[in-house]
Amino acid sequence: MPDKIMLLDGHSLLNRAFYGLPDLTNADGLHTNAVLGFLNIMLKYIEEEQPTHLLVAFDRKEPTFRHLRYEAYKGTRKPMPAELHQQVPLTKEVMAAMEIPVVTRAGIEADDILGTIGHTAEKEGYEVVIVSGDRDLLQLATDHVKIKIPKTKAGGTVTEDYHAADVKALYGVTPLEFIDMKGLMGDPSDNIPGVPGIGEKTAAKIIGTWHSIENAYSHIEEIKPKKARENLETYYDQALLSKELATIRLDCSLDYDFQNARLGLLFTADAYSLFKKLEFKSLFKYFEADQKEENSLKVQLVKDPEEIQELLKTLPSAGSCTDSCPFAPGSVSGNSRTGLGLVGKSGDFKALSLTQGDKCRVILAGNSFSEDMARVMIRDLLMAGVALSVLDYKALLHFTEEARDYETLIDDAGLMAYLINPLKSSYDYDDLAGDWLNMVTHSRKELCGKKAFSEVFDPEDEKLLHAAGLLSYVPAHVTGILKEKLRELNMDRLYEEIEKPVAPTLYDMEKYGIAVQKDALKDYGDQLVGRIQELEESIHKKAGKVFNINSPKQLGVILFEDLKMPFAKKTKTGYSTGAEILEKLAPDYPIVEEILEYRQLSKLKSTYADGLAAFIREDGRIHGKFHQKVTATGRLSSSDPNLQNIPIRMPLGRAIRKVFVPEPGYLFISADYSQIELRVLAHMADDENLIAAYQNNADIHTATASQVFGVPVEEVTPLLRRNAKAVNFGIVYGISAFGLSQDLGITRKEATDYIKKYFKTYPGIKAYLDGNVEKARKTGITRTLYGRIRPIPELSSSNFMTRNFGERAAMNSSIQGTAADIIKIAMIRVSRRLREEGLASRLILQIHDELLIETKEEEADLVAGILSEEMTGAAELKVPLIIDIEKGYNWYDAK
DNA sequence: GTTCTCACG
DNA sequence: ACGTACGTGAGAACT
Repeated sequence: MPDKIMLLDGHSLLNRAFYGLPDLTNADGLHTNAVLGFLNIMLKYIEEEQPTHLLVAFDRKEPTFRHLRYEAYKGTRKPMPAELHQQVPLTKEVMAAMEIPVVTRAGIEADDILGTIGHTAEKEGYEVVIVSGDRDLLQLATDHVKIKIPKTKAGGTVTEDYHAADVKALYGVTPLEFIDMKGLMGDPSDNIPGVPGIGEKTAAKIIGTWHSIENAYSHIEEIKPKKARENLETYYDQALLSKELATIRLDCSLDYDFQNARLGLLFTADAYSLFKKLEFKSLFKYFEADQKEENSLKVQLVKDPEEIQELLKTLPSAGSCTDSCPFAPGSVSGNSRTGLGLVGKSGDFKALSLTQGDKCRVILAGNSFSEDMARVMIRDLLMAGVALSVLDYKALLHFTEEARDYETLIDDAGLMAYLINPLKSSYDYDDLAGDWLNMVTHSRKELCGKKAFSEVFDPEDEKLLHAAGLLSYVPAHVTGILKEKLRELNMDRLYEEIEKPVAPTLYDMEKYGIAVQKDALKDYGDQLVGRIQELEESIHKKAGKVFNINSPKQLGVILFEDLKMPFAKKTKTGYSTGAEILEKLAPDYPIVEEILEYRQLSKLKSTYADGLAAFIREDGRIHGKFHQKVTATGRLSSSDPNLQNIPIRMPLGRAIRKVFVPEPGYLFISADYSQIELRVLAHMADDENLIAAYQNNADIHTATASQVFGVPVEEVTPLLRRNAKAVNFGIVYGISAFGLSQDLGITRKEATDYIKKYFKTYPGIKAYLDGNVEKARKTGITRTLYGRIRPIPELSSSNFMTRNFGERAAMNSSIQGTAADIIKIAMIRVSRRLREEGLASRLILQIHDELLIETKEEEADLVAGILSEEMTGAAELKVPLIIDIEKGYNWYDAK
């Protein structure tokens, strides 16, 4: 096997990676997406090609000699966005750490470096692989020089490999002739003028026939298209110059010996610490285990009966603790806390993880340590006043409900980390370890894949034992740091008074669940099936063929090709067939009407009828989950199933709410805030006009219409009111003329006019929204009334679209977030009242601005009063908070 | 695993 | 000229 050298085109690959990956940043705000993408491509190709040598070539900034020879050099090349520009030196740093040579030469283009080294290596008998996103490099292909071009295609990267023969096959010219082709075609992106009027097709034909520009010129009379002939004649000199510009040099004097580029270890200690800084977690797997700090953590496995007994004796237990006890509340401070973690859930308990100071133990479940013993142990610790830190308080409550009585002793590190940065996708032990302890660990995902930790847990497996230890070690050590950070950010009260106390309320909601009439749900589904089949038949008949209506791809072809409907296009993969487009077509095409109905029904069937049925438990109830660490704004989210998106807008969908029922002897009370977001906005913006409207208890959309459109309240037509309502929504979303025009089906100009009038009517709103964006631009974050932050990194983007999005998010976040804070306060207050007054009623759902309570019939009036008091009293704003209350024996009626 | 579509506030 | 409303989760199709 000959040696094989792989040459990377640095800028070209970075560019590819930058536009192929979403904008990633590390904790310091460093943009890293291009570097990561570059590394992924590089590693993939190392794996694929198994080169013995590897190096990267970069351009220098200065224009290079090839371009200087073209006088009209004007630099039409777009400047690199700042986010990408930053990543060039970073990439070089990474290359240095991985001991991969970076070759740059003043005045020499990367192409020429690649060409020269490739050519030299080939002469010395190497196999050569050149990797670039740029097709210009194809001229370098030979039988021993392969060009690899990565393309981002529908998610993954697809690679095109070219030897000389492949170039010939694709373009009909040899790699060298490819240069002449380019001399004719030109390349605007590379400032190569070419010959006007000659494009790829003509160039390929001319060079395919005469093989070079010079030879073609000597046969100038024979050149076919008249225009090409004339232009070649006129621009012959420019063609030759273009050819020269397009020619990659094979003979630069580089003074570089590529023997030095022998592939080494790559995953060095330096690379490791750099990746850690850049948060390239997906690359950690390439490093040897002994480079990860987690191995310096000693996890003690406690499994023998005697050991367990002994440990239990040494732990502080209820009543045993005196002032001198090392775990007394007073002595727990700073970073040293007791961490607690669980492997497995109630009913499937595998081990308990306990960290005190640096001592980390994993106590294995078994005969001498049962689930109940674990519960007793936790209770004893709490009763002894030991402050416990966990990753997820709600999960702890699912294991021992008793822990709710010791809320002041418990800290939830996950919640704290979420408040500090709500944009992360996960707050697991590995995330916190990396973000706050500077540790790299094997992630839960890496170890378990999609399975639960308890399923794969094996105490004999060192990695798994470590992970179990980290479940308590991480919260124990991160809590002090996070507490301090929360104080710094002024969010300690938000944590103590809102975020942490809401967790037990969510636990209750998950525990109680909501009863669903299984049979009625089944009937509902069956009723849908009948109609769905009718529609399916009719649609297939009208289309003239049988196809899958649920496939946007097939549907698009049927509608826009077979049936030739207008308004086609959109999306990269095919035609857009969203409801928006279909509704435009519906009046003219009965089949579209049916497709829309079919879509609606099959959604109801699959997601709701069948989907919900799958979640009904033995107790006849659905116990959905509520997540507290998901949204960017501070809202809750719901899953398994999502109980926050049960249909209500359309009558048929709404009917499904009839199957949600209270248990016998109970009824539902629902209470929803009236326009809480607009009221929050009125308060925060301190806009006189809007505040006055609310204080007068006006119909806000009518009042807005009257003021914006300048008509008396009595003369506000339903249409005007509808328009005003849309504007009000738009304001909350971070208004844009385009969005509003889409929503109302009006022109952008009209929408702009509405917005202008709106801001004239409510100048305080305009000032507030602008100020919000301005502040966010300066600080990088937005804040709610209660101090909750949301970082908006998009605001510093150089991309117009991205930055625009950031501006809208900045306008929306403090409004949506403040509303979310208020509802959380209301939830805490309502559930506290229910508990304190010893009522059997319970809060079972939250749908962003609505609370659903399952109340005992005889408590109904009392509970309605509590809801009213606590929800309207949750915040003291400059405008009243109003709620609407409904009662019913199913969710449909209680709304 | 990603894309499209659609359910909710 | 760009190509969009803000915030979520789920199912089906397709890669």
